[in-house]
Amino acid sequence: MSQHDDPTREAPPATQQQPLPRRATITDVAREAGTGKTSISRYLNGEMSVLSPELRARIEAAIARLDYQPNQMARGLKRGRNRLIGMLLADLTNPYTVEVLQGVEAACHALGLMPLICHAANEVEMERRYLQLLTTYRVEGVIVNALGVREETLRPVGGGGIPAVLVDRSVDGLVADMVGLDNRAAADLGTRHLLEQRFEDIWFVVQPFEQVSSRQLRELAFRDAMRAQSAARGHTLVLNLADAADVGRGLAQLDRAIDAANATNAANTANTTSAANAVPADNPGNSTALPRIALFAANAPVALRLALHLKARYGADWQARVALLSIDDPDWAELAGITTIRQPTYDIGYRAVEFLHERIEGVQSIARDCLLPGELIVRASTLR
Amino acid sequence: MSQHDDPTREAPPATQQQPLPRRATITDVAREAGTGKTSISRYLNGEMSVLSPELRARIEAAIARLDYQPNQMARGLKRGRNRLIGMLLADLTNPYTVEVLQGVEAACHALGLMPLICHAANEVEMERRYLQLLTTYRVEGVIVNALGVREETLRPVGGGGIPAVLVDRSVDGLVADMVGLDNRAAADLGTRHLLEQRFEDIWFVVQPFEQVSSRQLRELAFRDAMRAQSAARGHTLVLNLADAADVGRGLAQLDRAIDAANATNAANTANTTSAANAVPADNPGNSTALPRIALFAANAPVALRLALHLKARYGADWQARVALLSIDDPDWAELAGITTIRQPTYDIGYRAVEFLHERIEGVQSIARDCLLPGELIVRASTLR
DNA sequence: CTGTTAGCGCTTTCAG
DNA sequence: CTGAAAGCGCTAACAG
Repeated sequence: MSQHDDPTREAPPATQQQPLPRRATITDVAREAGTGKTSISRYLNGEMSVLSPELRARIEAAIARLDYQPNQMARGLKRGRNRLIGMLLADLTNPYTVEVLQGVEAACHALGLMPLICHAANEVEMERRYLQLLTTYRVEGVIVNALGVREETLRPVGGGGIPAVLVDRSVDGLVADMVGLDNRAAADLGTRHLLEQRFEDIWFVVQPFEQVSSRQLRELAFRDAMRAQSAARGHTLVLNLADAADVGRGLAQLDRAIDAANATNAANTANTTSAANAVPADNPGNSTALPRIALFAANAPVALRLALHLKARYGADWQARVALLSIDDPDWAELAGITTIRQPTYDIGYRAVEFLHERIEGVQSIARDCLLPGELIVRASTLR
Repeated sequence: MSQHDDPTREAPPATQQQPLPRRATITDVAREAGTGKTSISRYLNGEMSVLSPELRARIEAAIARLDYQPNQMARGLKRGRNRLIGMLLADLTNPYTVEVLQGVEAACHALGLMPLICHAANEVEMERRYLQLLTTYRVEGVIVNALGVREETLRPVGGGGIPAVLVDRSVDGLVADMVGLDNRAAADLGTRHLLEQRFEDIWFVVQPFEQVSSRQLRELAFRDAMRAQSAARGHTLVLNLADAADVGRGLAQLDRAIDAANATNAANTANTTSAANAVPADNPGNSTALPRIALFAANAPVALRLALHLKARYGADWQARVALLSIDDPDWAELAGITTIRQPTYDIGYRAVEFLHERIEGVQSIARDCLLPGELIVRASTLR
């Protein structure tokens, strides 16, 4: 808990070459300008109307001469507000996260906030620790892309504690604003597209979703959309990307389904005996050997894992065997030619900050949800 | 410059439902424990040896009861050290950056530092502003993945100002520690590989590099490696990814080269008239129609741009026309099957923090360079 | 319009 | 071993 005492509390004064130009303080400026600290402070805070042009000029000069920059820490200490907000990220490795971050940064910039970015790297323990750290720095609010947090962890935040807004997913038992994708609509959109393309076997592949509301919603919407008709079969496969063995099992299951689908496919189309060497077919304007089985990845990390496996198993031409559709639109999607549902990531981030800002400014209202629509981007992969 | 005065300085006291549980201060704890602030402070700083077990217990209890957490801002103000370091990132969109960040975070965590992450998003102006902001928060040091900064911008940093360490690239005229890829070795490694594979035409494609030392070094090493032999022709193509027109011109030039190479290739191999419909060829154990021209991308963003274009122009089978090798190993490289030179990104980040930490602790030495080796990962793309 | 005076929450002499 | 007191750099009454 308590910090270890560090041996080098001060740099060895003997070796101290450069006089270490101690930053000028408000007192220095006051002296330099021949006035009191108050006036400097007023200048700093833009209370120009209350300063004589003459004094103001002197202050300006003194500040420039000393290259003075107010110490935010000190300001924050006094004011009780430091313009810092925390941004807790579950996984920066996910392009989604980075994109959201861009929106967050833009909004912070516009609102004069400074985001403290914390990356939990998929470790619940990290998440807890960072949250603690953030409160220690007295951030005025937090934006949380929660990992495995249950409500306890976030207790100090939200409700009674500091304002919080959730991104992408909600946390059980925690009441707070939330902004993210309209998951139901997005999953429905994707499923419908697949159905329209007449895929007969559709697998929704998703990471464990007990903890993650967005995944739950997507899976649920998928099942609902499938149930609404009878032309195709729907399945859900849970893939725990952090567990190699589990991934192995899941992929094997998928392989069997794919092989089966292609076997019947081949039978129907006649010829082409086993599952080997179907000519890739640039052949335009037909739909004979095209896959009747489609994979619907709940997000980009899943999609990537699937694509890598399929490529390894079926070679470069894997898309002749299976179609792939994914929520999230990572940069390689275009290259791989897979269909995606792009999230309005930038807006999500921007909106989250706006919500938080309002809360910080004292807005009291019930928790709000902001659900933004996804956009279907059809690529070759799912076209029959 | 000066902040606008915000209307809502305090939340309307009338609506203030919850008593807004003001965080406990050291004074509260002292009172609660029936002792002085000094002892609390001592406890906080781990000076246990100087506290009677009895008092210590009382303090522990009081802290727990009040859920007290020391205010880092206040500590920092007094001590002159706040354990904050700045991390200035040119482009989070580049997977390289995110990977480096992971190393940085790990190291910070290990050293009890808190990184303030700032994302310049490729805007020089942002970079300047963030640097300013960071000094305003009195960070103890900065790690800079510089964008377009020239020395002036970084003046307050490095040399006389706060400690800085550069990542990936150096900045003209700024003396500071630097850690990054061994660019010369990496580019040499890649070029040699291409030469060994008997490519006859090799294009090094790179973003404008006047400002960016790492790009310069890579390009230089490429040319050197090419000059050392005569079997193949080497070219450098500069692609300004931020300028669509420029990209268009560059890609067109590349297209011509590729078509030309494939024309002679076809001629030599006999048959296959124009540049159309060469059968993809899963055909094992031969090397007839394989490309004799290779593209060497200076980094992942360039590689992606190239791959996207090639796919658009030549279809899914573009790799039969051109080989692609890239410095950086983004996650889609495996999927696309392109050869890469992976940077030890995590180590780069980790090392950077270690360097910075030493400087913060007062280590005085000449600026150090830490060049880490890249690793060649050969994939189908460059195999003939 | 301007300066003086108290602190914000914490650390650190310096005396008990 | 323990505590009182003086500030870190800044803001905010409160008087001129």
